[in-house]
Amino acid sequence: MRLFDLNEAQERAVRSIAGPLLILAGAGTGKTRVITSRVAFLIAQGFDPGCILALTFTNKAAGEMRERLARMVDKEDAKRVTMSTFHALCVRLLRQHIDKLGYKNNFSIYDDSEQTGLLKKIIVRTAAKDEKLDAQIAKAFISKAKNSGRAFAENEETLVAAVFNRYQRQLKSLNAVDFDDLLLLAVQLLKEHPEARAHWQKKYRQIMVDEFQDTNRLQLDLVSLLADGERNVCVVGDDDQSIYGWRGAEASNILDFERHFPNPAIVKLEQNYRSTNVILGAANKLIRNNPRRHPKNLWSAGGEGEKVRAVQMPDDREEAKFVVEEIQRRQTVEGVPWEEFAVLYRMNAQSRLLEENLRRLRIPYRLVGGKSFYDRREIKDFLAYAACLLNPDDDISLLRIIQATPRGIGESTLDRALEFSVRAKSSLFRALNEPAFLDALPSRTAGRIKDFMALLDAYETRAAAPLTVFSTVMTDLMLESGFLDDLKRSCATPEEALNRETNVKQMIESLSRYEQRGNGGLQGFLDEVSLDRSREEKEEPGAGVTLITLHAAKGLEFRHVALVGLEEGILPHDRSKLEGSLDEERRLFYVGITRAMRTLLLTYCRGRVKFGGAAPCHPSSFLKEIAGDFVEMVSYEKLMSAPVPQESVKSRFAQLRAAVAKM
DNA sequence: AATCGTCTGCTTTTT
DNA sequence: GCAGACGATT
Repeated sequence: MRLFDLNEAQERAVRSIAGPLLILAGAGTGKTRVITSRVAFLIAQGFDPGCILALTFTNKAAGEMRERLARMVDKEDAKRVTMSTFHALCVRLLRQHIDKLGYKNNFSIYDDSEQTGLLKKIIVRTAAKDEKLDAQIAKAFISKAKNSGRAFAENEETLVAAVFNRYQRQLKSLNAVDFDDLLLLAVQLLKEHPEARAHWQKKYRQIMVDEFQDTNRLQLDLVSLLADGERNVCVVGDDDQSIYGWRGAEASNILDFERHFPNPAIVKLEQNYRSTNVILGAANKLIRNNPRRHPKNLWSAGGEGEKVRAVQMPDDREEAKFVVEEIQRRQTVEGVPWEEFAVLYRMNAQSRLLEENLRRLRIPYRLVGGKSFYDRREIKDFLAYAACLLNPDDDISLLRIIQATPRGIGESTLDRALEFSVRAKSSLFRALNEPAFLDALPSRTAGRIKDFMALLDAYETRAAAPLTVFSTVMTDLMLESGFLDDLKRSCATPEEALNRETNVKQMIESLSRYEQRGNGGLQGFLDEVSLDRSREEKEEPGAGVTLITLHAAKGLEFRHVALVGLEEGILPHDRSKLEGSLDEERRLFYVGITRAMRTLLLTYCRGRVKFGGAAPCHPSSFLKEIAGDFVEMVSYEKLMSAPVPQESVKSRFAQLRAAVAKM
């Protein structure tokens, strides 16, 4: 019996359901299909859907998987399978059991900017006059330590180590955790509390992990702890697509899989359903240069295809112009919709010239990445209000909402309150309610604090009441606190005011929808928001040409891909040489190449504007590595002298012939 | 206390 | 070339 229309290797992966399984899934080899089929197979084999756990890195991936599964099995069964990101799973674990670690179950989750803000404060308090420490550096240090399993610094000889320990103590007293803590504390919980461990081990009897090459030490620990019974662990990944080493991902997790889970079944998926053989040939040729990898050779039944073109351009302006015109040409000649084109680059700064050219030719495009809706001031304020209602000890959020609206509580008062709270070892909220503190203030100021505290207290009570409709509570709070009025007042233009107000209303509507959807309450809503910044951001069809970084393009595919700036110093990036991560840069290029379904265009410049001034450029050393039969090198001069339309007519012909040949 | 101006220093950023 | 940070100026 053939299963769900799978190839032989895919089917072997799906049918292997006892003990550890390593699926090495090259780019475009139908990895998601295998995972979802395997879940369906497990259910068909009698496994309770509730005992199946599938872990991903992004909410998008989890969502896609859920959708596909819903089409394959009974809807109710599909709903009972846990498909979640690592972080979301950890939140679930911790909301239930974090009290065992000395936090309260209503803990706040701090995002990047709140984390940085807190660190800045701690650095100011900790550093001596002549000492300097950048909050970003401290953050990186702390994140690295946590991701390798260290919850504190053993000795405080360096400033950054002292800051680390203070930061961690401070978070705990704020009843708050950062992103890394979610993993760290979940692991700690399972390690130190056998009854909690037993509970979760019993719940999840079949565990699958997507993008395993991107897991870090903590994520591996988490999986090991959860699976440490029946050891039914299936990991899927591609060591050649490991591009997040700089964020703590350990490619060794997949390379040395058998060390962590002895005697695994191993399945390699090498048949690619995405690209032409020319594109795969170039990709294979490139990646062979990496040491230490599971050897793989991607192939496709989809024919040879057009050669990869590598084009030299005089400078970055010409490059952007050429790439955009090339897209327009193909769109016109072949009638390919805009959304089947993508331009990939190493760093966001490279998007500017491309955007300019696309706008010039009135070509629709979407820029992936950039600042999020959730980074807007008014949205952060709104979320801080919500966080305060649930966790009054969250000083950072409380400070934020006190300062969001001028209410006669100034900086010096807050400084004194903070100082008081530190001495009394209590939270800011408690200090502001403390008669011993209030009595020492001018009566006007004390009165204002009392008023605000009374307001908050009333709303906290409302929020804690059973059957509360949080969207109503928040609407009232936004009005009564004066937040909305002040938001309008503080805007420079009426348009801006309207815009910001609309944003807040959108949040309230979104909360209201969330409440109608389920019973996660305000806490659940906040969790979802902090763990999924792209939620509700619909991918509207007809959005146009995609501009995207190589990192963000992983997991996506486009019919026609242009990869720009293939120069030494950009790809590979200069910094990678210092850090010894040339292999990772090569993988990044590999990821870029394998996004292309039909055509791939590579460009590099002889010179470009760098940091304001002109700088000479040299072709990326990776270009030499793929040079050969798959790649056609085109010089700018040749391009200008040979009329382009001829070329396109010829390739159109070749395509038609290939299409006919297939039929 | 706020705002303007100059100095600096440059990736990638799933959660 | 441009954003973000910090410091001097009103």
